[in-house]
Amino acid sequence: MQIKKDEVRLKIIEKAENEFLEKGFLGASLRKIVKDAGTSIGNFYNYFANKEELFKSLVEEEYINFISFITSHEKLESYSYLGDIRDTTDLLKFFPSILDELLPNISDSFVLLVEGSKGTIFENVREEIISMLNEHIMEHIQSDSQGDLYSLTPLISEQLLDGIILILKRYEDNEIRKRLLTAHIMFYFNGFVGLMGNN
Amino acid sequence: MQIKKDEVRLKIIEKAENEFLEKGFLGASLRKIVKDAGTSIGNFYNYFANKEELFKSLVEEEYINFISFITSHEKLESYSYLGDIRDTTDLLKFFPSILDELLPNISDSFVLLVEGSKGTIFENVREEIISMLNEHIMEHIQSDSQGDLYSLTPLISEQLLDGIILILKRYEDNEIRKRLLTAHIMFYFNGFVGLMGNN
Amino acid sequence: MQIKKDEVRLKIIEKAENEFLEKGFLGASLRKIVKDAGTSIGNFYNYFANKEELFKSLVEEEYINFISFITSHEKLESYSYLGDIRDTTDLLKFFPSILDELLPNISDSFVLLVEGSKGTIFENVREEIISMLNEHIMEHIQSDSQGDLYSLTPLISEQLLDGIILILKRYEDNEIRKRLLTAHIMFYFNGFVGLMGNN
Amino acid sequence: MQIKKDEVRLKIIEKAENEFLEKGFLGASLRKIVKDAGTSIGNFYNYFANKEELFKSLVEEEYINFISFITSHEKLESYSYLGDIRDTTDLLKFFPSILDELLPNISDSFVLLVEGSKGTIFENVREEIISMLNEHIMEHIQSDSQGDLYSLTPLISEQLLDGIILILKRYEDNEIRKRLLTAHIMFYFNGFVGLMGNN
DNA sequence: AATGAATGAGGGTTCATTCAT
DNA sequence: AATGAATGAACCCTCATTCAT
Repeated sequence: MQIKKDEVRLKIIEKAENEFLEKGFLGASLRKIVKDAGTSIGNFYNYFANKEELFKSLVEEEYINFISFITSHEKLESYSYLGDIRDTTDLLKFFPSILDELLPNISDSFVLLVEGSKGTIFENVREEIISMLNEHIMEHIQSDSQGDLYSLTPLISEQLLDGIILILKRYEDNEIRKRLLTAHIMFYFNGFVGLMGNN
Repeated sequence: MQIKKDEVRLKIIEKAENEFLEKGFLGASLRKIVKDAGTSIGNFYNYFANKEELFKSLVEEEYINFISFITSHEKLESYSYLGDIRDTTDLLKFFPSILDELLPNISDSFVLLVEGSKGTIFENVREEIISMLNEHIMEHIQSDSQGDLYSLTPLISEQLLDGIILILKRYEDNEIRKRLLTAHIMFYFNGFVGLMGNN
Repeated sequence: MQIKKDEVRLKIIEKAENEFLEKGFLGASLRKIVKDAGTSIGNFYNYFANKEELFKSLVEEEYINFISFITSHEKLESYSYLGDIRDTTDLLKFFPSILDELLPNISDSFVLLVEGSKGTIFENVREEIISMLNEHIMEHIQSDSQGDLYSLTPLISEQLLDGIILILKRYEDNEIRKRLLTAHIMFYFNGFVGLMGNN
Repeated sequence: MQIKKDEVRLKIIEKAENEFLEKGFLGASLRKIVKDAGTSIGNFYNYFANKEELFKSLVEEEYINFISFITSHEKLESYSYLGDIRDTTDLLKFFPSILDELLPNISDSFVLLVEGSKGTIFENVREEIISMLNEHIMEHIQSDSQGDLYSLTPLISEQLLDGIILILKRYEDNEIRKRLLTAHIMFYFNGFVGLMGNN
């Protein structure tokens, strides 16, 4: 809204992201943030109600986007052809299209949301995402009913998420991200298929 | 007198592990730990020189064991038949034997060592382990020289480690751990082979 | 606002000087200082980075002035007629002129610098001053080469300094200080000449 | 009494002297003392009631000896020939005899008594000694009634004491101490005479 | 909009001392 | 005689937050 007008606010947000990413919400120092942003501790409270509101402003939009993305795809995927695919070649075409949609909405602060939110109202987001992923995966292996896979899926979900976080953390460029995320998901799909075959 | 002493010491260690796992070394509160352990802040310093020594006592043995395990297997693996195997069936026999050896040495505080050591002398352990894993993996794919795999291996190494951590975090039973760790590694192996085939 | 700020800062400095003089740097209690100054421990850190910075702010200027005074007089004195004087009457005219120059730069916190700086970066200042004095004195007795005097000069230097400190501690008025310092130095000169004669 | 029998007590006293000399009574750490003495904090309290009693045991005998020495010489000196002497040669013979008597009673812990007793019941000893010295000196210059000398004598007394302390601190050997103390006192006598002549 | 003074709680740590064994 | 576990206060310092200007 006041995108260009309010330089101070943006500067604070920018520096806050660094600090939050580095130390997490609880470990981050407001003093350091405002100092890095070139303003004063007093002035900070003209822009944000408190530390948590600052965190929210970094993460909330991301959160909403992500949730809405997930819910909008829930039905879609349930009858998608994903369940029937065992040919990885098709998947390689499918995932990029999803990532194209997801990537603009998924950014650095997604990392924050998942990894640095302890101590805020978002501290359960990580678990929520994982259990959502879990449900999705469960649907696709329901028919196979192989006991071991069931116990693995929670771990796979968590790792799937961690991998996404990892890529976002280590690479900034969107093209690279897309390529790596695709590979990452493929990687999981292959491993998945392998496990099913070997069991 | 000895008995009483050990009781308190163990109680402190027990509660410290929880606190460190939950908040990390820097975030952990000594006052909370001693309170949970049912003793006083002053008494804490009769048992441990300082916060970091407490952390060390939780983690140091683990660290030494892990390092010595790795170094003792470095040469072994280099000429192992691992590099030639593309048949996952053989691997399923190979990994458990390694895990049998590794598991007794790898315990809960390995999680601490890798995830909660920021602010201590161990804060680089995570990176060290990853780069060690990296080197191992690199050796096995050297011949294939597929550009994309090279850029992936750092991520795979990191994820491989994170997965191990995850399993240790989520499951306490050693049998379950072994089974899941095997599956986990197989999972990565499959994904790996899949990627090589698809590239 | 500026006014209020300076008030508190000055109040802290004032009370700090008392506390530091009484207990030394290490023995001084920040809590007592801020309490005496009528403010809070938290607020203290809005004015000074830490305990040592507070000490520095009391003492640093003094230190710089003293050092620059010494170095600017080093060459001057080397060819001065001081070495040839054995008549105390002339000296009585010489010293006041030096003291006139020195006194404005030497104040209460010189005492702090020399006596209360243990535990700070200034803790060697006392020794430095003594060895400087030592060198000066040595120059003037070089020709006499009387063994006993050599072993005495370190003590004399130390006492010379202690006497200066003493006068500064016991008397506040600049005129009195000047008179006493002159007498003090004369006293040492006489004792010195006496020793040379008696040896 | 139990001079040889109780090694622990002596060890504690020995190490305590170092610590007290270095840090003063308040700054000294009981923990460090007992550790240096090779015993335990608990055992310390089997030998001494508390920190101050330890200090007392180091210093009390010294104090008593010194006081009794002073009082026993008070009358002696009042009619001594000291008051009439202006010839330093005679003094050089007089002082050693006094020092012979004083030195065996005056030792390292005299330094402690004067310089490190802040926080104990002895913290006024320094001032007491100075004022005693002051009275002695005053008697000898009474007749001269030169205003300036009166204002100087407190300083001279203080410096006289500081010089003694200094010599005791810097030199351990008794012969050297005696020689230096003689010179020191002579030094002051000369300076004194000089001041009287010049005023 | 901006400053930074002020607060009070909590951080890790050291202290002298007491007490049960 | 000896140990060291236990206590609680005090140490310096950092924190997020409030408020007057």
